[in-house]
Amino acid sequence: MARADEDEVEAGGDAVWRERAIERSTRGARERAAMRVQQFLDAAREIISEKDSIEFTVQEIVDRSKQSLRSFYQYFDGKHELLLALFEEEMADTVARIREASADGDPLDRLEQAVLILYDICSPERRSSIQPLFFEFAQLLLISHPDEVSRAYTPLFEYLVGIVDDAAKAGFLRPGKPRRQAAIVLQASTTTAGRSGGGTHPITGEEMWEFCLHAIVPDDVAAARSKRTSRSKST
Amino acid sequence: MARADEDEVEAGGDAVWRERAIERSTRGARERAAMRVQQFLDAAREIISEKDSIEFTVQEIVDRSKQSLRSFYQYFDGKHELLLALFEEEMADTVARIREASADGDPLDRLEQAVLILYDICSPERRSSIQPLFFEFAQLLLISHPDEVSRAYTPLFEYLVGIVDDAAKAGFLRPGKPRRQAAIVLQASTTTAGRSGGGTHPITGEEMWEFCLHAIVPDDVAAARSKRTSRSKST
DNA sequence: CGGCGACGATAACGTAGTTCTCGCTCTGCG
DNA sequence: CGCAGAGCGAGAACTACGTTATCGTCGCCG
Repeated sequence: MARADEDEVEAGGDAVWRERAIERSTRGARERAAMRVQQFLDAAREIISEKDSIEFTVQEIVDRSKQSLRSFYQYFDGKHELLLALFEEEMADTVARIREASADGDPLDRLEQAVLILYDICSPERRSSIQPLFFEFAQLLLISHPDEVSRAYTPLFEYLVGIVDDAAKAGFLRPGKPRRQAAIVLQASTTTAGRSGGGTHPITGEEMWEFCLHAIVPDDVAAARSKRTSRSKST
Repeated sequence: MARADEDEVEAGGDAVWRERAIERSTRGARERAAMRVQQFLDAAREIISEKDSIEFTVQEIVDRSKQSLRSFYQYFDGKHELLLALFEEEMADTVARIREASADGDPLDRLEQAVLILYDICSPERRSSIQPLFFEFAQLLLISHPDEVSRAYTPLFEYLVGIVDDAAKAGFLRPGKPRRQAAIVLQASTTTAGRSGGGTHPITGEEMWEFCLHAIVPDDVAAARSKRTSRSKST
């Protein structure tokens, strides 16, 4: 985390020690700065958790973090940057969580876990996760800052690509481009649910997974899988 | 459109003429009110078209419509109600458009047209339609006013259910509940695209359709369809 | 120890949504 | 035809929020 921009050295090697000197002289400040940024982020997370809403004000963040507006705008270009930072943190956590949950099993098992978790996180109703609405609010950011959000999705996307690649290598998939298939599964899994008309209850994660499964694997593979679920879930 | 609430008559039949009398006496005012509302809506649509953005102010609407703020808040509970009204109008247009485009062909052809149009409308990039961003902004409304938006989706949903029902009757679909399948196809088709990481270009409507197709129909049906596309598109 | 950069508190500004006030007009009705 | 009252137009005012600027202070480094 510290010393992240040392590689900006371009020409002379003498720039190295100069950078290092500057680095050492400003290390304390940088650490303090990082701590302050983190305090802002933590305060924001707390408030979002408490209100179960992202409709907070910058002022609330500032009050909670025992800092000042001045500092806030010194570290963030504005509210949207704070949100983006939160979203990236949350994305890292999410990827880690999915990694963990989808560690074992064949590629389709792993993909299933990923889809279930993702869809669950994006559902407005579910409260299984602690911060359920970062993805919900990602929809907002996606409109105002599409590029940044897309970039933030990259690690998750690449992880899914890895799984789908494995599935393709194992011959589970219909012929096609794995990256495209991963992209479309990701897209489908991260839709805020609860769309369709009145009486219908929202689509569940399991339904979404069934949908994606059949979309990307041939019938015989899917049939073999669903038959297997009757028995235990060994290796 | 006029005389929509006559059916509130409950007890005596004599309420009919009274209602009718009141109706006639207030018809003029009601027509004027309807016209004013429509002027607001038209102005909003114009401005949204021009700016290609839904970031307009109430004041702009008022100026354009040659009316006053006072009137605006007399007819709408706030900006969100205007947006909701616009969205419902747009939804009606969209359903009509999809109805037209998906009139002919077997149920899967019709569903394909519906998905392509829907996905196209929801894509931020496409400019094929005149008002491309009502669905984009529906995502926003979906978070702040989920119930109303869900209700607004109902006619579209029911139309899709009709198509999917036909497909089920024709034996094209995997066994399952048509309403659920329609709901999930709708949900997938109305996601704002452009999610996945950096270099990847967004999912196209055709890709989305292929995805949905395989998700709901068995392989042999899909194979028969894709073979058929080589030839012409007769009945 | 002196300067300097960072920080905290707070006021101020711009914008947007919403409400209020006032005066006029136009409709409905006797 | 004339009156009463509701509805409406114009615009100011109010509120909330994001953002920026000012100024005094404190701590660190030389």
